[in-house]
Amino acid sequence: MAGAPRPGGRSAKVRAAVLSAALAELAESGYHALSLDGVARRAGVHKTTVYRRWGTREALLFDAINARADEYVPIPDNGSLRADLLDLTRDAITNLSTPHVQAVARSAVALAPYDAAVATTNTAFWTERLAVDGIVVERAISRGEIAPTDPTEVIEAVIGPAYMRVLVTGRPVTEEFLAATVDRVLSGLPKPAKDV
Amino acid sequence: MAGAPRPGGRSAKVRAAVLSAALAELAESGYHALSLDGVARRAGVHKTTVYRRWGTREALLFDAINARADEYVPIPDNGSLRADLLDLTRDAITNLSTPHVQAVARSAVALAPYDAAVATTNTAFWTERLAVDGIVVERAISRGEIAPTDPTEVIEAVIGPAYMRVLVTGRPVTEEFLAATVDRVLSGLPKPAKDV
DNA sequence: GCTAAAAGCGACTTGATGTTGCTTTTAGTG
DNA sequence: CACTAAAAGCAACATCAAGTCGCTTTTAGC
Repeated sequence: MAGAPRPGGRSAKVRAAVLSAALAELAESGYHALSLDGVARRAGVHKTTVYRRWGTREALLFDAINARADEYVPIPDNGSLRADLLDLTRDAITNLSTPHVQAVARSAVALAPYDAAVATTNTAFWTERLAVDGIVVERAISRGEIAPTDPTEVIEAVIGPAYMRVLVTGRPVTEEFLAATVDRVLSGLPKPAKDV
Repeated sequence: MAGAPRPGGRSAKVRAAVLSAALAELAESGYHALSLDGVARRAGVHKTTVYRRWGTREALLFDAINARADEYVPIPDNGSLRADLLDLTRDAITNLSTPHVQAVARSAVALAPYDAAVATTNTAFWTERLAVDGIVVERAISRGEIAPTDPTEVIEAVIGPAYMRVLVTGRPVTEEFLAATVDRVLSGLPKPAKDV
């Protein structure tokens, strides 16, 4: 019996090739037109390999996405809420504009009601993501820049319109739009009490 | 040769049954799992009928959606921007929470990048929709309630976060959330100059 | 009631999806 | 370095849904 597999061995290479091909195919054709055979061909691998190791589209994509899920998203800390929110939304939209990420996002929107695993993963992702991003709001509160508010809702207020443009309305997201959105949200936030 | 078809004739009945079945199937199974045969069975019709009259999933859904597109969306006019925006977003979300509408919206998100017809229809829909909804903002401006701003962006600011909750994050959209969002946007809008 | 169009029907073709048994390659062990 | 078990390659096969075709039956409009 063979021991633990090597990180750079054939299995690992095949796995990486297939997962990467899966995301590329998803971006090119969309979930509805994704075939395991197509992924196998793109990865330069025989389709039985894909069938035996993953079996279904769902399992394959789940694996492909999770393999990338730990990508590092930096939390800005400029000492100014405006600059932090602007960095945050810009990064989020830049990321969402990537073909791979956008394809995953669109697939998640399409599948969430029909696939419990997708829904669960999605909820978990956003719960964590909104909480982490909310840190910049919490910092602003403890800095005394704004009065206490729900950090999550502030994040939703700044990225919601931009996300909607990219995914739903298809309108262009310009730097001016982001700045205007952030400024509108900022002037809508409660001012801190003068004392303390 | 037969003349113009009757509104209540067999053809019209079959057409209505199929289009309605198409939306129902879309809501139940999602676009990726939609089959013309399934629609035909649900409509109590033979599949050749569907194939001969529509031919493809896309054509069928396009027809089904357009047949409902002229549904009437009332523009509120309460004399107060806050009340108008609240009515508007509440109606939009109530509508989007309908299984049929939500299924269509999710499908549009999934298909837009891969299907030019979907993208075009979608853009046209949103251009019109945002312009029409923007009327409540224009009224508030001419009423002197707020200083001039881009009406479209105000609409996007209020419905963006709610749409994102329904379609993307899956978080619940409560009346309180809508009110908080509208209030945030309102206090972020420029105040009118005192003169005139 | 006559007729052309539309719907129904089942058989058929086709192509994609997924499976199986077997061979070949590769990675890890003694 | 040779041996072995796992993983990948391969081709043939089974399955099944998608879509087509020729024909019959029904129905709407004259």
